[in-house]
Amino acid sequence: MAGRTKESRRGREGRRQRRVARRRSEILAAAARVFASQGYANATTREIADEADMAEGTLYNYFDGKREILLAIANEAEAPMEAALLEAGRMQSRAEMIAMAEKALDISSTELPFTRTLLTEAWLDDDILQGFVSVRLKRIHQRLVDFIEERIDAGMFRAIDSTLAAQIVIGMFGGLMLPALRGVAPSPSVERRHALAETVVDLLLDGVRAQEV
Amino acid sequence: MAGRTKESRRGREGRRQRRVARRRSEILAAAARVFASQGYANATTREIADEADMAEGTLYNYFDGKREILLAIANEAEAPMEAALLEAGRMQSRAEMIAMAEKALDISSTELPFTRTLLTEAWLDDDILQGFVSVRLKRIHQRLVDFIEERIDAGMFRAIDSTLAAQIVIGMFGGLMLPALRGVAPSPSVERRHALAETVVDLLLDGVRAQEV
Amino acid sequence: MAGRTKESRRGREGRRQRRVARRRSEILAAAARVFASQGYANATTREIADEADMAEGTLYNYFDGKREILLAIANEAEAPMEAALLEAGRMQSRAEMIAMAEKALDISSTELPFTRTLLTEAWLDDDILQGFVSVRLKRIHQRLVDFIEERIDAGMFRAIDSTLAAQIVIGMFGGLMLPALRGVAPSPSVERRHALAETVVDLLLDGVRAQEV
Amino acid sequence: MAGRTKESRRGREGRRQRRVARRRSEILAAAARVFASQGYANATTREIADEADMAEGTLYNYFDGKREILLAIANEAEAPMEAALLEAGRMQSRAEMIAMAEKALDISSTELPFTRTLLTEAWLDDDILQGFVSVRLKRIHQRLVDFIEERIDAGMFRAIDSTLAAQIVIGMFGGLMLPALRGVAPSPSVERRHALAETVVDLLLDGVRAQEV
DNA sequence: AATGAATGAGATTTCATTCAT
DNA sequence: CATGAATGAAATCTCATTCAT
Repeated sequence: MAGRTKESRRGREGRRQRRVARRRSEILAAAARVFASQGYANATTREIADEADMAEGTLYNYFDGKREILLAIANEAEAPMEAALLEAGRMQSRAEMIAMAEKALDISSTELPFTRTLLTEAWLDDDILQGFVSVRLKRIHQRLVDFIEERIDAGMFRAIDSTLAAQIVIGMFGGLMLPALRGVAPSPSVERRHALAETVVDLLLDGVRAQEV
Repeated sequence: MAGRTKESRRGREGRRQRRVARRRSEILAAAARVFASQGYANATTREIADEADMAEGTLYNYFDGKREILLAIANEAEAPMEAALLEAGRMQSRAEMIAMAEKALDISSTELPFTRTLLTEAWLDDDILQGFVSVRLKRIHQRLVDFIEERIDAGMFRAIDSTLAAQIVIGMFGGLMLPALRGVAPSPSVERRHALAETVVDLLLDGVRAQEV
Repeated sequence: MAGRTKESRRGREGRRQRRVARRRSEILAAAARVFASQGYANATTREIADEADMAEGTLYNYFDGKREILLAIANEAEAPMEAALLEAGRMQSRAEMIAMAEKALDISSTELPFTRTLLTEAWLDDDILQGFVSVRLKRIHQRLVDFIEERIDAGMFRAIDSTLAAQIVIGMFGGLMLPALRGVAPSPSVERRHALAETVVDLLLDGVRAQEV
Repeated sequence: MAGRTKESRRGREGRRQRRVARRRSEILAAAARVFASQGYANATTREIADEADMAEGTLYNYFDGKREILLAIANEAEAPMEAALLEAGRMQSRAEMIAMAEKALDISSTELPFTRTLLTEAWLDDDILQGFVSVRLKRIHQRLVDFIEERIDAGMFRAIDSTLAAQIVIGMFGGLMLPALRGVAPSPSVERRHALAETVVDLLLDGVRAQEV
């Protein structure tokens, strides 16, 4: 009997937690869309609530305020480029690098508002910058530096400034994703992504110069 | 008599116009600094007026409002990359390309707030501003495409997707300027700029791969 | 059958009424503590519910709202001074008066939040004032007036303005209880209360002036 | 010339300061009236602004917020009882004490809302209490203690507990002023004040007990 | 009968803009 | 022209109350 009561309590509590988690996610997704389209400062809690289809007050049952919603987005968002690089390991072939580049270029359309919001706000807001760019981007940058230096040591890459090169590589990817992140172009299709990845890897490996035979 | 009056009028009028122009510039510079440090939406007219060392009301004698100040900044700002490319002509040698890259990387510290403001605000969907940036960036992009295609045709460059390549090149430069634009690093010195330019041009021309002899 | 049903109904009904009464008391006590510490306007129903260890909604099964809880407190609260005076009868000796004063100064720590809440809100809220002060204090005042006039008639007291004197006497007691009511001092101990009572009665009877022998 | 300019500047600046001071006073007076009638917590900035006959925003040109208005009131308000006691000196005769009591009982009708507001809020708000009661009332209390002890030493007063006595005296005055402070009775007229002062002083000096001849 | 999430009216505060001086 | 006080619309956030479970 006691056991049954306990179980049902656990069951109810678990359901409650799941409902709360779901609600928080709904709010974050709605907020990310609103922030993405007009920026954090221009967005109103009213708009967020409307987008999430609930009353303004309800937001405050799940978050302490507008700012905390933004910070929660910063923690929630995934960095596909980072994930891609983490498994980068010691791939060698052009094909392997292309596969990795493809992954790095993949931002699902649900994640896009989150990423866009973060990029926008990290630009101005030092808290976001610290939690997002200064941590995440630095990790990506460092991984790229390691990647490049290993290959320089192995005689595969020329002896270039690895720090600068890593920065430039990040920029190359940024340049490709910009239109999608900006919201002016749709997320590239799988095929398109493959083409982009091929181009960026080839450019990176051999540059634009016609190879002298 | 009439002549003198006319002349003095013209003289007075010219002085007045110059004073007005000077005042507008002061306001724009002050506003750009404020916008650059906290974004357009967070900036207050009070802060702009303080930064420009005048009363709030005075702003309205020169601009129709906060918004118009932002738009004026958009018109005033120069795009060094664009300027650099305009004279890009048909340079051929690595040295010439490096010189051009150096110019593209040059943003004077006075211009920096303007550029930073524009990048920040253009990122958000803003009909008017988007016009400026997309027009400008598109012009740069197009010029890069032409530049690349010319060289492909001339057999100097490999046959690559010129549109994508141009996008990537813009990204490369962006990656290098980002820290300065973000405000976390000082504008690079002349020497540093030369080093950056060399690296980016070499990478662009020959890639990272060790050249097989 | 019918009888049994009736009886069991009455029994059940009685249990129910007692449970309801108990619940209402719990709520009132909790609310009085909360009101006493931060005032009616600053207190939230959430806090009251927490203090009473129940959900917010439950409050509304027993009271029509926050306001009604306050009004119920006003009716529930006892006035020790009033009680003391009611039995004041026609005591004569100094010892008897001291005993009465002691009773008047006695506010149990459970009653204290109620009294404190009432004093706070009656000060501002005319409804509370009417139900509490204007009725209860007036009763106390009147009783004091009677008490004094009887003794004036009996030649025991000097011929003073009985109305004013009563008002002053109430003030004297108020002055003594203020620190405890304010919450800055603990309720006085039995011994302390006796000392206070002696002082106030002596002062009241003979004043501060050294008695000329 | 320079002098004239300087003077006119000083003149203008002085005028400005006076205007600001006047405006602040207007706001404080309006706020004190509103707070006095319904308490700080129930008062809205809208009501204060209406009472002061200005827009809500204007309040914020002179005070940082609602709370700061309350604190400013606490600093502005005068304590007539304190002032009276300060010059209490070593008065001896009954007549002198009555004169002092009269002063202590004098609260002009402009000051009344301030005092009432303070008493209300000091009861709940520890900041106000510190600035007002704990400082001001303690000063008054201490002065009364000194006053009483001097006279006990001089053999004029009986040997009573001076601390308690002082507390009781404050209560006596409080009891007399309560109706006016509560707002249920008008401020007493000069004549009435004299009668009150006589009664309280006589009671204090000789008590209620008929003097044995 | 108990719960507590949802609600939305209303409070405080900010700030671009106006306008009398 | 310059000034800066006044304005009030709009934004964020609170909380008493309701109601589905």
